[in-house]
Amino acid sequence: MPLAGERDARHRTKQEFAYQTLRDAIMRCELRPGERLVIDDLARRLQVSTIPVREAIQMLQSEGLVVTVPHTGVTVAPVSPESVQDVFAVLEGLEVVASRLVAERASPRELESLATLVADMDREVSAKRYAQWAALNTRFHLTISTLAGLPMLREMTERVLARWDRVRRYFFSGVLVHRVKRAQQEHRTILTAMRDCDLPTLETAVRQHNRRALESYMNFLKSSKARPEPAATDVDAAPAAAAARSQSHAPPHPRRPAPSARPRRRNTRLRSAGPR
Amino acid sequence: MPLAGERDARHRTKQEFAYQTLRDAIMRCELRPGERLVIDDLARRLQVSTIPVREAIQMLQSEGLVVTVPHTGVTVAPVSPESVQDVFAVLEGLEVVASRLVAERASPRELESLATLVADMDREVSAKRYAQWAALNTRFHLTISTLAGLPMLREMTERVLARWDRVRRYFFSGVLVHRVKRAQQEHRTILTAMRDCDLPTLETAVRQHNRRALESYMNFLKSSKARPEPAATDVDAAPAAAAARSQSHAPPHPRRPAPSARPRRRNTRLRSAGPR
DNA sequence: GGTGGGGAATATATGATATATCGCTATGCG
DNA sequence: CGCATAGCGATATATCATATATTCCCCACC
Repeated sequence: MPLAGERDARHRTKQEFAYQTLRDAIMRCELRPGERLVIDDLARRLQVSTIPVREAIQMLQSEGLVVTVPHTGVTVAPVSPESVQDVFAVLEGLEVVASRLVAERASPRELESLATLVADMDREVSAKRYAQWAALNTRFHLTISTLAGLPMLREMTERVLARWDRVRRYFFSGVLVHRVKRAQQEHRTILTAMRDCDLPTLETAVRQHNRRALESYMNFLKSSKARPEPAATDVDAAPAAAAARSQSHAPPHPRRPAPSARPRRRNTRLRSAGPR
Repeated sequence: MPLAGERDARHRTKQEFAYQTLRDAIMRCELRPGERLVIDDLARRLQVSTIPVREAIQMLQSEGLVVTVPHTGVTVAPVSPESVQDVFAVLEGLEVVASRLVAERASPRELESLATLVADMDREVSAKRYAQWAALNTRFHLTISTLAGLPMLREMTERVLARWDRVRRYFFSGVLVHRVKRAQQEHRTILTAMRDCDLPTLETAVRQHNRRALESYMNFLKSSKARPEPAATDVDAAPAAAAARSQSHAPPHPRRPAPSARPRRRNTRLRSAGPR
């Protein structure tokens, strides 16, 4: 299977194409965390040579989306429950700074664009299109970091948000519906404080927004309703997660594939644990 | 010139070797901001083929140390005065969060390692070895982010600190001596607040530390004593910057080299078009 | 005679392919 | 139970083909 991904005009080079396609697949958890990636396979599936693939892999690696072990192989980076805390810690730090900068130097016009986003999100909530809400939510936070006017700040925020997107899809295959309305309120509080340039309130609001999100998601995780789910459609992840609970429980992927169909000796190990 | 960089045991692969060497050279501003990098050249100078170099370039790109324009070329990322603000904004955000986490969960033993670093820095200050002080300073801040226990937080901090290192060397070819003592005091304040787990004080201290640094460096920049200097030795950048102000004013690097002084063919024949 | 646009030449990035080497891992044998 | 070894795929090299942006020349035009 060609790993979906037509080469459209967006991709000026095959390397970009490979990068985008792989990144998308990883984000969507279509390539599941822990899964082993074989460069030659990917090259075949993407219909390009290995060079663009290798370059793409390097980029993904320094974004932390894949892990490579020299001479051994590449695997999709795992997603751990702790990464939820990690994400929100970083995000809190960056956003406290970014939002302050926005309050101080954004034009009314720019603040308006944020307000528009919040309004759009409201619409999606009413329509129960939670996946779209999540996309706009990401854009909202991204916009704040952009308006702050500092390229590195924005870039780092972008990266964290991307990781969050992946974690969110993996553990929650969508979004916590009961969290959405509260989040919208918090967005409005943030917006108001920005307009008023009320920095103390703004800081508190941003912090709370992040902490409450963290809290919600962690609680959900602990309640163990979380489901490490394969490729979730997300596009309409809302309806109470009816999706077939696929049995596919890929065991923690080995670094090397079993030496293929060679006269397999029977119980072999690599079962790290198997002590019976 | 082989671009210095022996392949020692640290480099498990040539790709790692290329990456480390190039990164070092860029950090040291030996490869100057804006400078054009030609893959084939680099491969020759590093004594490897183009593939490891290309992979290294991809990694450097996603770290923002080089800029590539498709089909055109790679240049060392420029360093702007604004990036000073950028760095300290991000750092402030990350460190406020990190230091709080450290205060909350670090063991006395771990706090001790921070205290040791501060003491070591004191020694370097007395000895006027400011370059060493700067190295330890980076380590101090890195350690805080490590002790926070969140991998992504640490990784992002590492990246910002790396950028700062480069900016610092480029604009200030070392460190602002008059800032160092104050910085040490601030370090101690931070440390004390951590020990006492006095979060409000800690937050203020971390913020101030970053803002005062920003202020100092920005003032220095404005006073225009700053000197975009080629490869600074740094190893002993302290003594009042006697270093010869090299004339090397590389003009803003072109994307493509002029097609060189080629023996222009005069008899135009072979111009297919020569319709005449 | 100066000026601006079109087009060729060039250097280089990008991509493909074949081949060689190297390390890791699992296996087989003692 | 440990050591040698085979096989796989990652890593690396070399060579080639293609694509593209840049630059400069030339010439028509003003």
